[in-house]
This record gives sequence, structure tokens and C-alpha cells, in this order.
Amino acid sequence: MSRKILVTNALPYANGDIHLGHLVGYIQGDIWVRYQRMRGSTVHYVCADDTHGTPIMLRAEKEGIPPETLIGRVHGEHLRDFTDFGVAFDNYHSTHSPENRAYAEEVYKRLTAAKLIETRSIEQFYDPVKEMFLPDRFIKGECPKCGAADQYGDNCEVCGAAYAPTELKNPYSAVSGAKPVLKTSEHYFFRLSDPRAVAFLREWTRGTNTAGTRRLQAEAANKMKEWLGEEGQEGENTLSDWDISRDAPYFGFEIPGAPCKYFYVWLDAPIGYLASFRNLADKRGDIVVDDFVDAARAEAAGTEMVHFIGKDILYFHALFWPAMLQFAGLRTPSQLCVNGFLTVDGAKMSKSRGTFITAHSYVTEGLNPEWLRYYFATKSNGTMEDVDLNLDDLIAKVNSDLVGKYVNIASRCAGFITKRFEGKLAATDAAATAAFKEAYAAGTIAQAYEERDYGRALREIMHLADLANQYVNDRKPWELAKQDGREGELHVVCSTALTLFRDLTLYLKPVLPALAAKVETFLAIAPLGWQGEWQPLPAGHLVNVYAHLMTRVERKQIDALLEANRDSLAPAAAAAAPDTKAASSQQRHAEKQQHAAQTAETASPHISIDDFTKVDLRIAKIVAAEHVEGADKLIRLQLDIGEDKPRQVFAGIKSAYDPASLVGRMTVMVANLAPRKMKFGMSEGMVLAASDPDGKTGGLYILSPDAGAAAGMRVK
RNA sequence: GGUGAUGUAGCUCAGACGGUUAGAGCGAUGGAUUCAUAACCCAUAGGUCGGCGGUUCGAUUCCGCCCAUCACCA
Repeated sequence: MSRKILVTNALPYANGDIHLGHLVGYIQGDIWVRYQRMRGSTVHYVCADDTHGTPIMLRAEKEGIPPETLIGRVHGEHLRDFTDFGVAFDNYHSTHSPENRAYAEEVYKRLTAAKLIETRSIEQFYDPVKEMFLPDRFIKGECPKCGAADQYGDNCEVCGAAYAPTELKNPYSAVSGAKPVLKTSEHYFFRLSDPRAVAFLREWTRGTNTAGTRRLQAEAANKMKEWLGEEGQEGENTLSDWDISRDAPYFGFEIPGAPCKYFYVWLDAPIGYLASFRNLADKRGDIVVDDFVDAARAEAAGTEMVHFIGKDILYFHALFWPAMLQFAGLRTPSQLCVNGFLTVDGAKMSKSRGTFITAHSYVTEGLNPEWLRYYFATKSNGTMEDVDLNLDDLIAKVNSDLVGKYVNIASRCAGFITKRFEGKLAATDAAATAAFKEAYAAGTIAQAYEERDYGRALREIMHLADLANQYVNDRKPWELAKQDGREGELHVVCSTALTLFRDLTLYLKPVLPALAAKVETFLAIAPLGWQGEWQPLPAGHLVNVYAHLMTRVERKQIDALLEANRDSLAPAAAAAAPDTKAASSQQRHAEKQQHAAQTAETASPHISIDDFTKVDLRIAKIVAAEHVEGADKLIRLQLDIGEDKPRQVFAGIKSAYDPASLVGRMTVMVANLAPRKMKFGMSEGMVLAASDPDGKTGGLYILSPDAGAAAGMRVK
């Protein structure tokens, strides 16, 4: 059965470099596409840059160039990076394109006709200096809950509270610093709360496609229940209407019939999949676009549309996007393949540690992209779990699996074929190839690829590689070579090993296309496909002289890569708070849309004395202590530190202390910790207590000063 | 805070509809070998399957709570 599939990868935001975090999803998508093609399916694989929105507009302005120039430059960089890593899109387009405008307008028109668009006046912060409405992340102020300064307009990083930007105290614009004013504006909404949309999405997110595959992975479908609720249960649906317009100035498409109103970037971003596909079809001339895009025609043609995305943008692809398509009469996605984030050595990518590794630096430092493709593939299991890039593990896996096991098979046999038999193969040993022939017929490796469980596929492949090495080891060609009259046996053993090597190459080809191409040249065979009956390499076939196929990874290469990506300015930048935070807020859209783990900036094992003295430790006298109703672990303390009135502090020490025994004791508290609003009231500091970090020995132990220390004394 | 997930050998990960000795690769140790960019082959050691409690004849596998890590909250 030959499938016809339109495959996409998430559109990277045209503001920032491609890094290894992105590549997880792109490599997974590319492997799947290559696998499908080897099986004989027709696949169109497209992507594009996501180019619209406020962050792009402001960045271009900052660089003093038109946004079109910015996105043109980034487009070239992104395409270069994907190409370097073997991610071979048929088309890499842009959302700032005529095709995308046409599709966006058409979708909007049809949704309007379906009575799913409505306008509403909303009040929003407006920057009077910059003369623009401010997205939540461009407004800062004091947290309405805990009072912490310099918090973003959507949630507080100190106390975790979520709120509307209008609730911020003393708000200011992150763009100009001006005090924003409230201004009313007409916005356009996609009525996602409409019963039709809710009913459709409940069915769509839980259902299977025509191939019988779940549209969403189980855990993704599970997650969507949070938004969709259960059918028949009143009030369970928490879907709200989606604001799809933004006011000028905005870099994007103006909404037809609505001057100075623009489509929100997330409306036209996924439509960019269709636009890129349309653009490809126009260039090629042999693709019937509507067989993939129109709902009725796609069903009749039996085409599929599969999106590879990161879990951060699941909402957009599992709610807004299918609903938009459905009610615009367009085909809905057959499947979403959601991948997790990347961590490096178990931690978030960090510029100060050098683990925020750009795709381009990996290449310019001379590392082989297929090492990374192989490693990511071994860690991919078709779920949306996070993937950890363990650098020592990468070295071990590549060196032992690829060089030590796989490449070794060709390397140890090819010499005999060339030197003793002039490159000509003998008939193969049927007994030795039987296991491989069975594996081919069983199709378990193929199925693992189909399910995107590349880790399972590769475990099976490496098991076969072990069998091949055992075979060579058992037959000892190096001994046969020394014995007269055993030339024939030697010939068969080496020819057989090369057939096994051919099989392994076939299975690895979706992951390692460049290496597979080298092997095809070495073996002098047509590009490997994965169809039809299993056949050994024929007797009499001529192979070329073997050249080594892959070098080993060396630790020093990894170290150099980390060094090249280490941002030595990071600690200083962290101190220069305003600038850094403004920058990170501009990147936020990109981070949300890509698979970027946020950077963790603090990695230094030491702190300076200045850092330490920021902590104001005080001797405190416990003047009152009581259980907290409804809290399992907390005790409410009143602490005298020489101030007018005692501080209220909640301490998680209920398991270890009886409140009555605490009253009157002296202890140590952190006096300048940002106040934190808890369910039970404000906590105005922290009491220090010792405990075993491993939790092996239970117990909590609060500190006590020696006699003579008085309430309010500074500890340093 | 809410929600979803994860926690299995030194490392990276499989697996178990609950049931005799929990697996793989890498790493370690010992041996064998020299064809292969010291690769490969054989063998050995290593885990109270995060903690506590419950259901059960029996749980690491089911349920509850806790701890830790991660993500999302448009």
C-alpha cells in the first residue's frame, strides 16, 4: 500500500538560531519521512519560517532594518542549518508569503461564513510613547499578589501567581519604559467555545485516523482533557474564545475588511504549512494540492497530513488548528507527533555551561551531524517525554555502536575481498543470513520506525550487528586466509558479512542517510529501498575499495563545542537585569514556539562573598507557633527580629516539631526573602532547618544560636 | 497553586494483563583473539525496580499518600 502523506515540522520562529533543542523534532520528522519513502510512500515534506508578530517587528526596528530583511537573513540561516543536519525538506518557505496570505484570508472568510468569528471590545495596555498595544510579556510591574518588582504581565516568577496584566501594580512598558494606559480596542475572536467546536475537538483529539492510528499520543490526548472536559458534564469545558487579531503596528497580514487589524501570528503560522505546500506544488507542477488540503477531496484521495511538533505548541495544534481547518472545510491533521524538550547532561540548556549549542556551531566545530542524528534516534521512543543529551553517552554510543560494531563489519572483511578476490563477491552462506532474512520478513524494525520508536528499532539493529560480528568471529577469516585450499570458504564468509552489512545499512539509512550513501558507493549498489523480497548481494558482484566510513567522537571535540557555545558574559549579563530580561522577553514567543528548553543561567559552583551578603540572616525569637488548618506540613510562626511587629513565617516543620515546644526558642531566619503569598496568608521570611538531602534519614532540625545571641542580630 | 508526566544496575534506557533466577547496550573486572582506526568474541560482578501504606495467597508491576525531577496553564 503506497501512502500519500504531507509531513510538516513545526515552523521555527524567525528570530534566533536553530539549536540542538530544535533538532530533536526535526531529526525525528526527517527520519520518519525517509523511512516512509524507502517503503514506497509518496511524501511531501515541508516547513517554513514563522515570521510574524511583535518580537520580529521590534527586533528589526532595533537592528534598523525592515522586518523583511531580518526574516530573509534568518531564513537563509535556518535552511542552512537544517540542510547541514540532513533534514531534507522538499520546500522551506515563509509565512510572509503570498500563498500564506491567500490561505489565511480564505480560512478567515470561511470561518466568518460559519459564524465562528465575532468581534468584542477589550481593554488593553497601550504604550503611549511607542504608540502600540503591548502584549502581556512586554508589560512589567509589581506582582499584585506578593509585590515582587519587575514581573511580567502574565505571571509572577517569585510567587508563581497568574494574573492579567491590568492587575499589575505600577506597570511600565518593557519597550519604552513608559507608563502604559488602558485603551479599548475592537478584537476579532474565533469562537472556540461554540458547541460545534467543542464537540468536534472532543472527538478529534481522542479519535483515530483512517489508518487506525491515534491522532494524538495517549499522553497528549490525556492532556487535552484539561481543556475539553468530558462530554455531558456541565461546566467541564474550559475552552474560551481565541483572540485572533492584533492592532497596528504589527508585522503580519492585515485582516480583510478590518483596517489596522492584523491576524495574530499564531493564526497564520500553522497555515504556513499549507502555504509552503502550495508553493512547492507551484514549483513542481505535478502535485494536486487540493487532494491534500480540501476536506472532501483529501478524504476521497486517501491522503494524510502529519505534523511533527514540540510539546510546547500542542495546544495550538490540537485545539485551534484542527478547529480552524474543520470549520473552513479543509482537511484536518491525520496525526500529531509530539516530542519533548531537550536537556543536556540532565539539565536545561545553559549558556554559561556552554550547553546551549547552536546547530551551526556543531557543524563549524567539525562534529559529524550523523553522530547526533544517531544519538537522538536511540533516545526517541515516540512519546512526548523529554530527551536528555548525555555527552558521555553520545560518545559511547557512537563509538561503540556505529564505529565499533557496524562500520567494523565492513572494515574487517572488505580488505580480503579486494586483495584476494579483486573485489568480486561469492555466493553467500544461507545459514548465516537466515536470521537476517527472518528479521526482514518479520518487519519489527519497520514497525518500530512507523511508530517512531527509533530507539527500539536501533536496539534491534544493533543486536543484528552483534550477530554479524559473531559470525565473522566464529568463521575466523584471518585464519582461513593463511590456509591453503580454504580460499573458497574465506570468500563466502567475507561476501556473507558484506550482505549482512548491506542489511544493516538499509535499516540505518533513515537515520544515517549520508553514511548510507557512502556505503551504497562502496558496495556499488543502487540506492537502498525497503520493499520486496529479501535478496543477498549476488555472486559475482563487484564492490569498490573500502574507505573508512566514520571516525570516532573524541571527548576533546565535545569540550571544544561546549567552549565555543559558552557565554562567558552570562554571569555579568544576569546582573544587568533590565537589559537581559527585555531580551529574554522578546525571545519568549520563539521559545514557546520552538522546542527550546529555557536557559538556566546560573551554573557556577561558587558564589562570591557579595552573593552571600545578599542573604540577610537574622537571629529570630519564636514568639508564637501554631498548627495551620488544612496544611499537612506547615506551622505558622511569629518571629521577633527586633522589628516593630513580629514577622509571620510558614515553616514546613510540622512533622518534626510540636508548636508548643517552639515558643520562646531562638533560631535563624532569612529576613530579606521576597514575601510569598500562600494559601494561608503571607509568609514574610524563611526559617532554616537541616535535613538529609537524600531523605534517607528522616527528620528536620532547626538551628539554634549559642546563648547570648539576641533577636534581630545579623548572622554573617 | 492546578494539571499532566517521569523516577528500574555506575551511565543511557527496555520490560512486567501482578506470579518461578527483573533485561539490553555502554562502562567495570577477568579471559580469548589480532581480520578490523585497541575494534571484535567469551565470561563475571553490579539493582531491597524513588519512599511509606493499602488491596492480594503474592506487587517492582494495581490503588492512595509522600519525596524528587520535568513540562504546561492559551
